[in-house]
This record gives sequence, structure tokens and C-alpha cells, in this order.
Amino acid sequence: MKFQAPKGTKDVLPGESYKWEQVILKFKNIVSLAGYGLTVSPMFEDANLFKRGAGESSDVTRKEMYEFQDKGGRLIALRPEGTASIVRAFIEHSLPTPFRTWYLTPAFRYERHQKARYRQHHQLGVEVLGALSPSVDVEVIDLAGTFFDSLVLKDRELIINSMGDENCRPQYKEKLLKYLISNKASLCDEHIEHFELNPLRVLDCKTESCRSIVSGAPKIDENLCSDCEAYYGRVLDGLSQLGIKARKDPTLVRGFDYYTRTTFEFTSHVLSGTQNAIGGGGRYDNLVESLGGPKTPGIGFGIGIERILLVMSELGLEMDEQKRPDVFIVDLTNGSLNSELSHKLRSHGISTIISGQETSLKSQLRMANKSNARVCIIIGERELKDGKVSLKDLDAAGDEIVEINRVEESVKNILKNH
RNA sequence: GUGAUCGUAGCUCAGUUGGUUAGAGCGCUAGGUUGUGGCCCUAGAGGUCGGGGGUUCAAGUCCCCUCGGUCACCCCA
Repeated sequence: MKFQAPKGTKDVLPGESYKWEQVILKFKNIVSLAGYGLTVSPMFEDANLFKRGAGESSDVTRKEMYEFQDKGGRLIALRPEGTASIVRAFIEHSLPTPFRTWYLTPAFRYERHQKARYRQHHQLGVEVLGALSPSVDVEVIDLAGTFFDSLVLKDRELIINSMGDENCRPQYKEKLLKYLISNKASLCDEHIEHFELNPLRVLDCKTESCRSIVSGAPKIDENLCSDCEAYYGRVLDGLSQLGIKARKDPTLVRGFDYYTRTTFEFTSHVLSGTQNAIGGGGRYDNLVESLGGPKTPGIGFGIGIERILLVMSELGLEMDEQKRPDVFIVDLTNGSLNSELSHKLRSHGISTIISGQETSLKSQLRMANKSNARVCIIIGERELKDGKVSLKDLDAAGDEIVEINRVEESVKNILKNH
């Protein structure tokens, strides 16, 4: 076997991809109802866009980016997350606000893969730019929840937090830093080195040592300025009015530095401990400005397609089955009727598969059977002489001879009886 | 980046303390008399035992390296 998919990637083949189609279509339908339009942007960008977007302390940009120089000497990176590109496009085209959009994108992260973790995974997401109101935060979270509901994915928890803004976060950071310095000796190896880069990241650390320190650390939601506190309260109220349960977690710090105020994550207990997130997002009111655009608030989320499919399969939640083909055409004459018939049937919305083989009747019928089609049309010399073909209901025995110009009608009759 | 574990046909796996031409089930292909699928029967194709090196008279079986899969840590979807 000479070539294989690169380490940490996989092919999604038709036997599996029909589930993807359903997931994507459901997502699209839900966000379209809220006025979100699709954005398709390049999968690679100037590497600095992601670095400045996600931030220098983010692991994703610090050590997991697929970076390379192109032939023109430009430093390029494969997209590790969806938001930065949307914001870049928003700025580049000076789009009118509010800008509501959704996307479907692969995301690349150079890391060792394991369960529910790939070097290329796929995210569905939305972003809203230029709208600052708790109702937008509530809408965005509600859309994600509605999407999960549409998949009957009930095994999930919504975790929420507020990261504050430029008024209160620096003060909190300072306070936290002081606390951490006084407890520095007990931090884990990683954070004893890096905690000054972004002390907030320590809150998220899963090691025993850091966690015991964090439990005594000042809580961010108790150190919000009055604006942020009021905003957070209104978001929580809005959610509860919709009956959306959210668990407040002041240690929820997401992987990107750009978040302000509302951050949230959807988790499923089906996934193992620390990689239980099936989606997450938050507000980023300074990101547009920091990437060179006008001061514009923003909020969005991303949902991992592989993760939700994994959760669904572990929960035994089935997607709709693949549709059976309506017709399979067996051709014993190698003539042109095959093409004409299949073209005509398809133009009437009847799905039609041709055998594509010039082999024996038995062989082609075996194929027809395997295709799981409802009806088989056999084009044979004997019937053709009289302008007829043979028609079989593959769920029954026997067959009938029908005139070629009445095939469509006869096929529809058989399809109806089901 | 760290640690563990595995790697035999398309798939799931057998392969005795290292010993003759490497097996099974499923799948695939073709047949089972002249043009009728599913069930059944028969036959066939398909493997340099992940790759490279070493030990040995002899290696799928032992050792080393490497690539890949799986899982955990870190971090994330």
C-alpha cells in the first residue's frame, strides 16, 4: 500500500458521509431561519492572522499550527479555527453590520490524534459581527441548542462563564497573577513556566496541583465590572426564559485569547474526561479592532462534526437511513436505450442507477440486488424488438413486460405500493 | 511534545516452545446448461505476514530502528 491518508486524517466515504449531509443540512436550515448566510473563505491565510486572532498564549497557534512558506515566500497557515477568517473577510469587505453568517470548514491542528481528535476535523459555526446585546448571545446559544435538539442529542451540558472586558479583565488578571505568584511553587510543570503569559489559562488546567490552587483563586465572575456583571445577568436570564439550562463555571477559559464577556461550551459525558467538548464559543468584542478593523463587537461558536457524530453513535442515536435507489437498469443489448431511459427517469425525479457492466444477466441482477433498488428494468433483445422492456419489483418475485414509453408510469406504480 | 499498546488477504481474526508451498469466516469475481437477483452449492482471484536492518542452519514468530493504527496526558471540536 503505497499511499495513505496523512497521519491523523481520515476519509469519510459514502457509507458514512450521508450522515454528514444530514447534520449539515439540519444546521443550515436552523441558522437560515435566523438570517445567517453562508460564508466560504480560504482554508489557508496569512499565519499571523491566526496568531494575532487566537493570541500568543493559545496552544493552538503556539504549537499546533500547520505553517509553511509558499513559493512566494509568504508565511501561510492552514486554518486552525473558523473565526479569524470570518473576521478578516468582514474587515476586508467593509461589510455592513450586523453581519450574521455561518460556515462549514475543515480545521487543522498538528497534534497527536486519539479518540475524537484529528489533525483535520470539521466545524460548523456561526458568527455575528456588529451586534452587542444579551439577546444576541442568547440567540447564538439557542441556535446551537436547537441544532443539538434537531439531532435528538440530549446528552449534553451547557457551561457558561463571563470573561469580563477591557475594564475589569486586566484588574482581575492582575489579582489572579498575584495570587498565582504567591502559590507559584505548587503549580504544575507547564504553568510554572508559562503562567505569566496568560494567567487565565491556569484556571483551565486539569492537573491536580493546579486545580487545588485554582479552587482558592479569585473567581472571575465575582470580579466583573458593573457593566459586565449586568450583561452576564441578562444573558443568564434570557437563557432561563427559553428554558435553556446552563451551569456557571468561573474556571471555563476557552483556548483562544480573544474572548470577552460571554463564553460557553457544550459538553457530552459520553466523551472521555478532558476532551468532552462538542462545541463552544463566545463573545469577542475586541477582536475586529485588534485585527485592524473598526471597533466591532462579535460573537460566535463552532461545533465539531466528528465529535457530535461520535457522541450520537455512542448513544445509539441513528440518523435517517440512506435512501434506496428507485430503479436499477440492467442492459443486455449494449445499446443506447440504457442512457435514454436513465436520463428520462432521473429528469422525473426517479433515482436511477445503471449497471455499467456488459456482463451476464445473472451478474447484473446480482448487482441490482446489492444496489438495494426498488425496481429493476431489464433491457433485453426479445422485448426490445417489440418496443418493450422487462420490469421487476425487486422486493417480490416475477416480472412484467411493459412498453418503453410507459416505463415511467409502471415504475411509479411499483414505488407507490410501498 | 510525553507515555502505553498494537500492525498477518478488502474486513474480522487463527497461526502450536522460531521449523516444510501462510489459513478461516465474511466480502469480491465467475459458474450451477439456452435471458432472471436474494437462499444454497462449486470454483477463482487476492498477502514480499507495515517497511528496513540484525540474531539464527531456519523468523509471521526473537532484538533494534522506522512508518502507521489505537488509547491516555497536554490542549482542543
